[in-house]
Amino acid sequence: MTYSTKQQQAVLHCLETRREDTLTANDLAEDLRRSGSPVGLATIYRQLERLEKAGRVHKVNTGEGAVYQYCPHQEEAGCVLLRCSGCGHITHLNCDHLQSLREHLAQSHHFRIDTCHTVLSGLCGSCMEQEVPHGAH
Amino acid sequence: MTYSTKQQQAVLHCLETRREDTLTANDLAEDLRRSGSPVGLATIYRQLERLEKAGRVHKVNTGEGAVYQYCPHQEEAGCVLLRCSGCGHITHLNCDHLQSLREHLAQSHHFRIDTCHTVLSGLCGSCMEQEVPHGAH
DNA sequence: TTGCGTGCAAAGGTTTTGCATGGCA
DNA sequence: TGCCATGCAAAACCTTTGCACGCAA
Repeated sequence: MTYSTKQQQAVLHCLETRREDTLTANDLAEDLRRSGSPVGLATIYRQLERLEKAGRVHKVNTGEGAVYQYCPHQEEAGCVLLRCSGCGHITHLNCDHLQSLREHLAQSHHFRIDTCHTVLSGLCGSCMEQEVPHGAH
Repeated sequence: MTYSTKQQQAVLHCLETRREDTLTANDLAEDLRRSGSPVGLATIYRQLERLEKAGRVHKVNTGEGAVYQYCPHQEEAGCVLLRCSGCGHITHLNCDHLQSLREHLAQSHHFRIDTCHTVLSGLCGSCMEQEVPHGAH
């Protein structure tokens, strides 16, 4: 895949730069607008679809739309997201715990597994501290 | 939680009866309509939210909206979905492969994990057979 | 010139919300 | 009677699609 257009390069660059974050399509649109090279939302979605197919980004469905993240290693076993339901922050983890699960399931269910996404929802440390005491809910 | 209304009972009963399946809110609406006790979609969503909070059903986000499934065991370690991108069929697996992952992450990230959902996308056996040969895409 | 990527706007689908109604305590 | 769940319709939201335009080969 060659990135011939400015928009293609801009989207990929933004994902690369913020590789520690999980971004929504809207996040990308805002980032790009702020950086002076605005890209239409439709184009962003089209590029993300393309990049995902090429194995360059991960796409994970959360309750409020999908989040995307740069994926430097195509051979990654599985993508794990730690999502705090308090502050909404999402931490992406590179994790090989799922490799055995994948292999096991592929065999026992005669299934070709293309993507493997785990979303863990809960409360992060700081949100736990701020949580209202029991009984006050 | 008491299920005082007919609609509440109907939704839960439908989920219990089809506990092997993963159902969308629309699936539930159709089932209930067919069975002679139609329930409005808004009510179904409201009940599902309630049931999920009570730990009676699992909610998992796929690319095309959420799917729900009856959850008899609240202590379940993790919910694993095997989704065929060919025919759209979803298989739900009860799986304890993820218990160690949960414990590991909870500790290392100081995180209280409430739900754990894994979605594996790929191609099931029959769809693999029907797949067009390479190059014909 | 031709083809492909782009942007805008509209459509599509899912989920949520407002508000009047109705049933149960 | 009063409260809460319901249903309908509208809104909100994310994502996809149609179509005309523009850039690059």
